[in-house]
Amino acid sequence: MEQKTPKSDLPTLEDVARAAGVSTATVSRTLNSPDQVSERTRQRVMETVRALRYSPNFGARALAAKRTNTYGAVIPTMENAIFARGLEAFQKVLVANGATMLVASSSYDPAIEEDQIRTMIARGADGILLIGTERDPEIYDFLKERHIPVVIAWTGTGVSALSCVGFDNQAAARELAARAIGLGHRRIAFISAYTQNNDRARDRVAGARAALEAAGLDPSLMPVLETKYSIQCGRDAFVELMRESPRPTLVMCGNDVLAAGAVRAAHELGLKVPADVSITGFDDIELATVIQPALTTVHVPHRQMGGLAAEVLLAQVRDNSAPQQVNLETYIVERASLAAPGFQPTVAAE
Amino acid sequence: MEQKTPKSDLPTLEDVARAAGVSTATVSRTLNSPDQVSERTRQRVMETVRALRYSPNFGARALAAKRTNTYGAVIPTMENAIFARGLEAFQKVLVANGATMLVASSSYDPAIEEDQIRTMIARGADGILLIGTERDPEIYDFLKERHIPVVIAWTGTGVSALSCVGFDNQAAARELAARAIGLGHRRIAFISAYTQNNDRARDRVAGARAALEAAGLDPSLMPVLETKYSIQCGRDAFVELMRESPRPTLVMCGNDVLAAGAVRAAHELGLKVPADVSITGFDDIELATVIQPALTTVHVPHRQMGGLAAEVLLAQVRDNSAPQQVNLETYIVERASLAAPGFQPTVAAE
DNA sequence: GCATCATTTGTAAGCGCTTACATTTCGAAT
DNA sequence: ATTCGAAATGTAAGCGCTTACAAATGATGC
Repeated sequence: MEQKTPKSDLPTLEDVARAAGVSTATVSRTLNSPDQVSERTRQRVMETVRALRYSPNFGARALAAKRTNTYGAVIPTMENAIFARGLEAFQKVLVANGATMLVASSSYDPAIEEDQIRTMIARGADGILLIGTERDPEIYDFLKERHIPVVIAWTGTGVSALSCVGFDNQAAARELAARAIGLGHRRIAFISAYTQNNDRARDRVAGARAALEAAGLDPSLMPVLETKYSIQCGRDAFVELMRESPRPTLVMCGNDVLAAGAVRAAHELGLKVPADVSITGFDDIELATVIQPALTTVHVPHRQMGGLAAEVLLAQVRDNSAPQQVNLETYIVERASLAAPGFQPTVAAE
Repeated sequence: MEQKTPKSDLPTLEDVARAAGVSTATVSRTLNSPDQVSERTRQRVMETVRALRYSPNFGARALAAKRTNTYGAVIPTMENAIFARGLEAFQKVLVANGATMLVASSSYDPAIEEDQIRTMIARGADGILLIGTERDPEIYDFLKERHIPVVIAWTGTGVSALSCVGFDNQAAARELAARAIGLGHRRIAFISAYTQNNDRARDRVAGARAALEAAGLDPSLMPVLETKYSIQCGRDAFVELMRESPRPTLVMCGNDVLAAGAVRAAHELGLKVPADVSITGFDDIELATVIQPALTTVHVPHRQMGGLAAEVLLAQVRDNSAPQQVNLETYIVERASLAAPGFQPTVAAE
């Protein structure tokens, strides 16, 4: 029953060699280090390769060369635009370098993540992209033991001895909060993604707290609601926060998706943004520009991060270069959702 | 310089065999078909496997077994929420079945896509997920020749002899257009994604035309603007359409992202939606619910589609089952962006 | 106790490629 | 011409696994 339809016999290196009248070694060299082969031979071999539609067998190559040219990416979810965007960039750089990407998403579950990291290694990934630093130290040992290059993205402060390409979540959030405080906000609330196993989320909350503290306010008074990553959840959280009295004048959100939910909830509650309540996001995804009012948020260079992560990883594998820690710049994008408390827009909000 | 840090020598099958005092064949069997091994031996072997932290070498396995348990997905882009969502589901089902997903995005470029399909095959993908039917017939021959199971998603009418899991883009668009016509719309314009190499986009436009025709209107009078997949592009296209005189009373968009851009453009032009102009989307992504007014659109079961695609593909590979054509249901989600022309909402639109 | 057959295990031949090493070829210098 | 070294090519030994086949073991019925 099985194997009824074997993957019909593809041409092998040997077939090519025979057809071109050379040895398999020469064909292999033509493909892998063309400069070691004479011009004439190379042309003849390449012609044969094309004629036979030859394409090397991945398994055999991996087995013999101990390299797979495959890189793994283990991300929390693909449904989040920011990871999708970063991944796309990561992949592009990989492909441009003749490598392939293996993807797995862990649904924010550490156990699944660990499993998938192991799977990637078993598949012979030459390097791995991980999001955030927070995970069982045992995993890092495992990776180190096997000399697998790793790059950690979305977070600036890396695990020592590992590459990372990220940004300072905390500083960015602090700056945004500081600006809001400068505008006069005192009662600030925060809607965050779950902070467990998520250093990015935690750092953003910590940034807001730090700004409060720096302004002489008590950070422990800031209500923080943790919830899942979805518009609906942002909405629910906002509704809950608005039940407090006195109401916060600013609701900071850990990401733009939650902020979009918050804005929507504000509409539903009949609150004007930013006149009645200000709302801020984080990430600066397209969504931030399309809602009313457009979101004041922190711009994060997701694409750049993904691309750079690939480059750092490739450099480590190919040139055996040392791990690098790259910190990218973020900046605040001022749009319409943050204003001084009680602010009346000059043009009807509508 | 190279290979300075070889991936330290992992234990091999042979190491396990030696440590457990059995032959490599027995270890292999213990791992792959445990029921062929006696209870006692199995336990001893498994223990050794754990003790040595053995994990089989993927390349060797692929080479010997001619199966990789790897499935490729070649999609136009990961940055599109609908594909991301489908992919995530596809992956989940794969992982649940012990398989791994290889991803590549083609940026809607047929040449790149072809390249990536070949790469997937070279990597030994056991099966492949493709989006839409439109591509060089040669690719299909190539795939057939190699007996690689393929599943085509996002499109209902498959290439004969290939599995597909999709829906009827044309019928869905027709239904939506018919409803709008029923509401009194006569001057309808369409903003579409580029239709070249994109049967989904083309079918959606065709659906609108079919509805027009069915209502006794001339479909060739419907202005159709093609553009890229982005909010900004939707916006620009809408602005351009509004220059026409008389203006259309309804702008149908090929997807929600374009529609979001259109809604935004309407705001900027001072047009009320749907009072001055109605706008519809397609896909029903979260974005559709968060903009003002919320989008009337076609709901597409993306997640279900991805999961089903994986199942169909797995069935073909594992049980050698015949290709299946699955057509999923879509339905219209009525929200606020479509109303009769000139409609005055009872509650102030604001 | 022995033949018979099913179950379990071992033997060993590849799978298709890379690469160290050996050999041949070729051009330049003598 | 002859010599020599570099460049080009060939030879063949694995890489770590699966699996057809052979051999051994154990259970069963007579």
